[in-house]
Amino acid sequence: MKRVAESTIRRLSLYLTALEEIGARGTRTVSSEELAQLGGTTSAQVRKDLSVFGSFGKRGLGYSVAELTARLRSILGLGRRWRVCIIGAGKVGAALAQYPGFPERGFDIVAVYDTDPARIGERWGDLKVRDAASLEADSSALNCDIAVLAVPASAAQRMAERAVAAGVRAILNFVPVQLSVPRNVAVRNVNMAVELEALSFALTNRG
Amino acid sequence: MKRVAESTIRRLSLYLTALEEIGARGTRTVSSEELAQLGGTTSAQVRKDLSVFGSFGKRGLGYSVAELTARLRSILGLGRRWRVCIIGAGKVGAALAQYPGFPERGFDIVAVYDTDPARIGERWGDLKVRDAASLEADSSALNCDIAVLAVPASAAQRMAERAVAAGVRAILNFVPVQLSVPRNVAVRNVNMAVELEALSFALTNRG
DNA sequence: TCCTGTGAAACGGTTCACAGCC
DNA sequence: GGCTGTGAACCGTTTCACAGGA
Repeated sequence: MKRVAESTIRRLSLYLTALEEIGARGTRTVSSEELAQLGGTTSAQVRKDLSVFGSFGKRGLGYSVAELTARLRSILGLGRRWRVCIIGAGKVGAALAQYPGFPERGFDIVAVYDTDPARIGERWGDLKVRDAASLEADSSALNCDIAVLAVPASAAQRMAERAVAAGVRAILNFVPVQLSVPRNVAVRNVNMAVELEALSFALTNRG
Repeated sequence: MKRVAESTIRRLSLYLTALEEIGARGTRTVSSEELAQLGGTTSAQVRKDLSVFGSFGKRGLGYSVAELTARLRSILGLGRRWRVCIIGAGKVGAALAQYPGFPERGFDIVAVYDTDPARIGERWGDLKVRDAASLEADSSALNCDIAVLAVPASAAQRMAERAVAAGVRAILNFVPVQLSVPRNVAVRNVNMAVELEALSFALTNRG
C-alpha cells in the first residue's frame, strides 16, 4: 500500500467519529465540506485524505454516510476486535482498565500486569492483576495484540521489550520515555506533560 | 515572537523531560546528539528547535544541563503554577483529578464541576464537586487558567463556551468533538479513540 | 448546478552541510 | 577536534483550482 501519513490516519479517525454521530441522527449523505467542519479541517483535505484509499463519493452529491462509515472502519482495521493488555496496575492503569471507551471501540482488555506483590492478585472487575513475570508465559493463551504501557519510567523500556517478546505488535505508551522497539512494532505515545506544557506555552506567549 | 511550530513545542517538552532526568543523575553537559536520542529525533532538529529561542550552547562543548533546563522551563511558561478546573466528574474526570502528574508539573486542580445532582457535593480529596451552574459565578474567586473538559460529547461545546465565559484561556479537551472557541483560547485535544485506531490501522496494514 | 477527485503550486517543516567558535 | 548555529536544499503535506461526472 501507498505510504500514508500519520496525520491522515488521525483525521480519518476523526471523520469516522463524526460520521457515526451524523449517521445516528439519520442523515444519509454528507459533503466533504460538512465533514471538514466536524473534523476540524478543510474540504480539500477531506477529499485528499479519502482519495488515498479510493473514490467513495459521488460528484455533485457527496458521500453516503453508511458506505463511508463502513469504508473507514475497514481501512482503520476496525472490522474485528483487538486484544489488549495493560502493563502497570497503578493509577493510570486502573483508570484505563475502567475506561468504557476501550470495549466500545472494539478493544478488549484481557489482562492487567504488575510487578508489585501488593498488587498482584487484586481483583479488577472481571480481571485479576497478574504477575508481570508471567507475561511471556501467558502469551500463547492470551495472545495480546496491543500493550498499554503505564509503568514507572525506569521500567518502561524493559517492559516494552518483554511485551514485544510476548508477541505484542503495538504499544500505547503513557510513559514519558522514548521507547526503542523493532520497526515492525507500532508505538503511540500519550504524554500528558507535553499537552499541559503546550498549553502553558500558549498561555505564556499570547494570553 | 516568531511563529513557533506546534511540533517544536512538543519536542521542547520532551527535551525538558530528558534534561530533568539526566540532571538528576548529575550530568553537567549534554550534546544535541545525546538530547536527540533521548527525545527521539535528530541532532540537527534539536539545534533548530533551540535556535528559535536563542543560542544556549557552547560550540565544541554542548549545552549546560542546568542552564538549558532553566531556559526551557522559562520558554514553556513553567516558572509559575497554573490553576486548573476539571469540568465533568465522571470516570475520566475522576482519574485526572487524582493524577499526581498535574501538581508535580505545576498544574493545581482547584475545582471540579458537574451538572448531575447525584455528583454535586461529592468529596474528592480536598475538593468538593461543584455545580456547573456556578462556573461563571466562581470565576473571580477561582480564577482558573485552564479547563480540563471531560463531559459527554453533547455537552462539550456548551461547557467549553461557559468555561471561556468564566475566563479560562486554555482547554485540555478529552471529548472527541471539534470545539469552536475564540482564537485567543488555546485548545489541545486528547482523543483516545484516535490513538487506538491508529494502532489498529498499523496492525492491519503491516502486522 | 453541485460536489468530487486530482494534478499543480504553495507552504512549512526537516535535513544537510558547513562556517564559526570553543 | 568537537559541537553549535544557521542558511540553503529538500521533501512531504496542505491548499488551490479546475476538469469531469451526477
